[in-house]
Amino acid sequence: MSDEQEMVPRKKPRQRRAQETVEALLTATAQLLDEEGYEQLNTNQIARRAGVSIGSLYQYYPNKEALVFALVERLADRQYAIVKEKFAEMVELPVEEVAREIVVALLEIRQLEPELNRLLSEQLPRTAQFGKLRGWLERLHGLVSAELRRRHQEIRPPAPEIAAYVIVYGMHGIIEQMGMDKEGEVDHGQLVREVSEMMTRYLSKRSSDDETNAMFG
Amino acid sequence: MSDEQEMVPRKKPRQRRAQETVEALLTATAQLLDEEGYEQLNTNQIARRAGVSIGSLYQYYPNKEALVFALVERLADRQYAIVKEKFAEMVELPVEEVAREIVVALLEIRQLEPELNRLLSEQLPRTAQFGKLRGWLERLHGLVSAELRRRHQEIRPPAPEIAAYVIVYGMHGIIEQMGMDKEGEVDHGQLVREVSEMMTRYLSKRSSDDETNAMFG
Amino acid sequence: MSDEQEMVPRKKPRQRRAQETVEALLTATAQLLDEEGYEQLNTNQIARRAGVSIGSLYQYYPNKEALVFALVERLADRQYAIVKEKFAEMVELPVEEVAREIVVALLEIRQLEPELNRLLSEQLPRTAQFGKLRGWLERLHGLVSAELRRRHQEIRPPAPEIAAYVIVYGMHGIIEQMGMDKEGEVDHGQLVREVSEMMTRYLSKRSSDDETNAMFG
Amino acid sequence: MSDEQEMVPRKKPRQRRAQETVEALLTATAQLLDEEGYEQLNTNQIARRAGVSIGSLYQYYPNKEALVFALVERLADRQYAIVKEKFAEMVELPVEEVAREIVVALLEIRQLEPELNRLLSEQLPRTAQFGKLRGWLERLHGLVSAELRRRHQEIRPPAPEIAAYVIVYGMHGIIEQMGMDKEGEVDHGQLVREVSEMMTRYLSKRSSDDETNAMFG
DNA sequence: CATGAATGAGCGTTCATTCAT
DNA sequence: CATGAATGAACGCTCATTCAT
Repeated sequence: MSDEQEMVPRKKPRQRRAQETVEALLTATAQLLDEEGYEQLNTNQIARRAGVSIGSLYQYYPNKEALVFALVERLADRQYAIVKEKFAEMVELPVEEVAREIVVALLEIRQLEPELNRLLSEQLPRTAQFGKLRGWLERLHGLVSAELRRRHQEIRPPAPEIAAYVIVYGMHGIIEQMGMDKEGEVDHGQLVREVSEMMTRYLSKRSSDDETNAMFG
Repeated sequence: MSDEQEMVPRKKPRQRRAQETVEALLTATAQLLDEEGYEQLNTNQIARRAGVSIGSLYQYYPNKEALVFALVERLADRQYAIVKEKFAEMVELPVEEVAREIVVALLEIRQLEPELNRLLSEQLPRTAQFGKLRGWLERLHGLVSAELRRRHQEIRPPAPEIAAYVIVYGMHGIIEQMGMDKEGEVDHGQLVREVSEMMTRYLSKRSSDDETNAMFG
Repeated sequence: MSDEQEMVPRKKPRQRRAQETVEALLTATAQLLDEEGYEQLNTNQIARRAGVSIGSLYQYYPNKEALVFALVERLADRQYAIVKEKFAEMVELPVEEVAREIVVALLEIRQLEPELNRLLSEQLPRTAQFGKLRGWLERLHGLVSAELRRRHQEIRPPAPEIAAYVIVYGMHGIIEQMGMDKEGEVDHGQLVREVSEMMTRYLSKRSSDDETNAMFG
Repeated sequence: MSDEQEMVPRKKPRQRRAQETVEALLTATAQLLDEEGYEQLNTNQIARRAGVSIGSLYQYYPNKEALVFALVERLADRQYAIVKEKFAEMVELPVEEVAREIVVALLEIRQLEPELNRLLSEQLPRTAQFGKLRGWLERLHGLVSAELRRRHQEIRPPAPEIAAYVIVYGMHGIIEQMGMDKEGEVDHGQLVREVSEMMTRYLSKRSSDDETNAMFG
C-alpha cells in the first residue's frame, strides 16, 4: 500500500535557505497535526502555514506521510539517544535505584517534547508506517532485558525478558496516560513515587517468592 | 466539524431487513478499516462492500465517523458491561486475589473481540471523538479506586486514586502490547503470572511501608 | 506505462440520462481536441464544455486517454464495418472496377466523418494506445490481400500481400493528405480519377511484365 | 499560444562548451520523446537527462516546443537538402528511371535517421507548429511537379501537379508504413520493386490514355 | 425505502518558469 | 554564464453528499 520509498525525503536540502524551508515545513506539520488531526492534515495547508510554496514542499517530501514520518523519526531518534545515555550512567547504581532511574528517564524523555509526544501518539495510527513511534520501546525493552540479565542475581523475576516487558510497557502505559491528563487532575509527583515503588517491589528479592501466601502472613 | 450530533445514527432500523443492512454496513466498515486504514476509509467503498447502495448508507449514518463511532460504542459498552460484572463478583474476594482477577478480567475483555480491539486501537486517533475507545478505562479507574478505598485497611498504597491509576493504566499498557505481539514472540502465560505478581506486591502492606529506603535494609 | 485498463470505460451507462452524459462528454472531447489539441486537452475542460460535472466524467472514463480512445474506437469500428460491406458487394465486379471501388470506398469512409478523421489523425500520437486509428488499415490490408489472391489470375502483381500493401498504404497516404488540403487548393475530382488510374494500371496484366524496357518501346 | 517567436532558440551558442550543452539537450529531448512521448516530455526531465541545470536549458530554449522544433527543423533541412541534390542528378535521366530514383531517394531519406524519423512522426501532432515535419513533402511536391512539367511530353498524366501529388503522397504513405513494420514482417526489397513498378506504369504513356475503359479491350 | 447518477469542493501533484546566489 | 531553490497556476482525481427516479 505505502512503499518504503514513499516515506523517504525526495532530496536533501543542501543550501541554507533550503534547510530553513524544511524546518518551516516540519514545524507547520506539527502545528497542523495538533490543530486539525492527521486525517485533515493536507499538503497545501502545510505549505501555506510554513510560508512556503506547495512546489517547494514537494521538492523535499513526496506526501504528508513523509512529513509526519520525518517528525516521528527525529523524535524517536532523540528519545532513544537519551535512553542509551541514561543506561550508560546506570550500570553503577544499585538495583533499587535503577528502577527509579528508569521511571525518571522515561518521564524526562516524555518531557523532552511533551506536546509533540502527545500529538503523535494521539493523532497517528499505530501502523507499520509509523512503527518508529513505538519502535524505540522495543529497543528500550532490549536494553532493560540486558541490564536485568546482567543483574539477575540481585533481582527476583525469573526471566529478564518477561520482567523487562512488564516494566517497560507497564510504565509506558502509565506515562502515556499522564501525557493525556488535564492540568491538576492527578498529582504527578505522587504518581512518580508510586510507579517507582511498584517497580522496585516488583524487582526486589525480598518479600516472598511464593507470592500471596506469604504476603499477608 | 464533528458535532456530537454528527456521531449519532440518523434513525433506528425497525424492520428486520433494515437491521441486516445496518449489520452489513458495520461489518464492511470493520473489514475496510482493517484493510485500508481509517484515513482511506470512505462511504462509497463501505456501501459497495456491504452490498448496499450509497443512498441506503446515508439513510442510517450521516458520515463515516458515525459508522466507526457505532463500532467503537458497541465494543466499549460490551467491555464495560463485563468489567462491571466482574467487579460485582469481586467484592467478596481477598485483596490479593482481586489483583489477579483484574488482570484476568482485562485479558478476557481484550479477548472478547481481539481483532476488532486491535483494529480500533491501531487505526483510530485517540481524540475526543473516539473517547469511548479509551473512556471505559476511566470508568474502570473509578471502579478500582472505589474498591481500593473500600479496602484501604488491607492495602499499602496511601491514595486509592493513585494506586488505581498505576494499576489500571500500567496493566492496560502491557495488555495493549500483548495484543500487538506476533504469535509465539513472548510467553503470554508467564506474562500474566508476572503481571499478577507485580500488582499483588504493589498492593501488599508487607515489605516496606516507607518505600524503597527500607527495602534493602 | 499505460495499462490496457486505463483505456477502458469505468462503467457502462445504464439509464438514459447516463447515456446522454456519455454522449455529451464524447462530443465535447472531439470539439476540444480540435480547438486545443491533444496535449492541451484536459478533463476539467471537457466536463465544463459537456455541461457535466467533473465527477460524472470520472464515473465513466478514468482519464482523457480513455475518452479519446472511445472516439477512436467508435470511428474505427464504423469504418471497418463499411469496408467489409463494400467488399461483400465487390466480389462480383471485374478487377478494373475493383480498383476504382476501393478508391471510392476509402474516400467515402473518410467522408463519413471528415472532421473527426482529420482531427484524430492530426492530433493523436501514432502510438500503440491509439493503434485502432491505423489498425483498421491492417484489417483492410488483410481483406485486399485475400481479394487479390482470389483474383490472382486476373492481375499482374506476383505477391498479393505486397500488392495489397502498396495499394492500401499508398492510397491511404494520398487520402490522408487530401483530408488536410485547404478548400480549392487541389482538384479532388481529378485526383480520384488519377488515383484510380494508378491502381488500375498497377494491377493490370497488360502493358509489359518486364517493366521499363517495354514501356517506351 | 505558440507564437512563431516561441519556437526560436533564445540565443546562438558561440563557445564550444555551449555548443555541447545544446547538443546534450537535443539528444536528451530525442531520447525522452521516444521513452515518454511528446505529452509526458518536460523541461526539468530534459535538463536532468542532459546533465545540465534547468537554468541553462532556458538560456537556449524558451520551452519544450522549441526543443522539439529544433529537432524537427534539423531533420527537415537535412532531408530536403538530400532531395534537392538527388533532383539535380536526375535531370539527365530518362523518365522511367526518374520514377525509380524518387522511390530510392525517399527511402534513403527515411534511412538517414530512421529512429528519429519514426519518433517524430509517431509522437508529434501534425499541426502547424511542426509543419516542417511534413512541410518538406510540399517542397518535394513542388520539385516533382516542376520536373513532370518539364517532361510533360514524355509522360501520360495530364496535370503535373496532380501526378506529383499522387506520386509523392502515395509513396510517402507506403514508406511511412514501412518505417513502422516490425522486422521481417514484409519483404521491403520486393516492396521497393513494386512501388517502382507502380510509379513507372502510372507515368507511362503506353497502355491506355483513355483510362480503364480501354484497358481491357 | 432503495437506488445510483450526478454534483462539486477541495486536496494531490506536476512542471514551466524565474531569479538569487 | 551556470546553478538549483523557489514559485504557483492549473490540472488530476476523489469522495462525501444529494436527489430524481
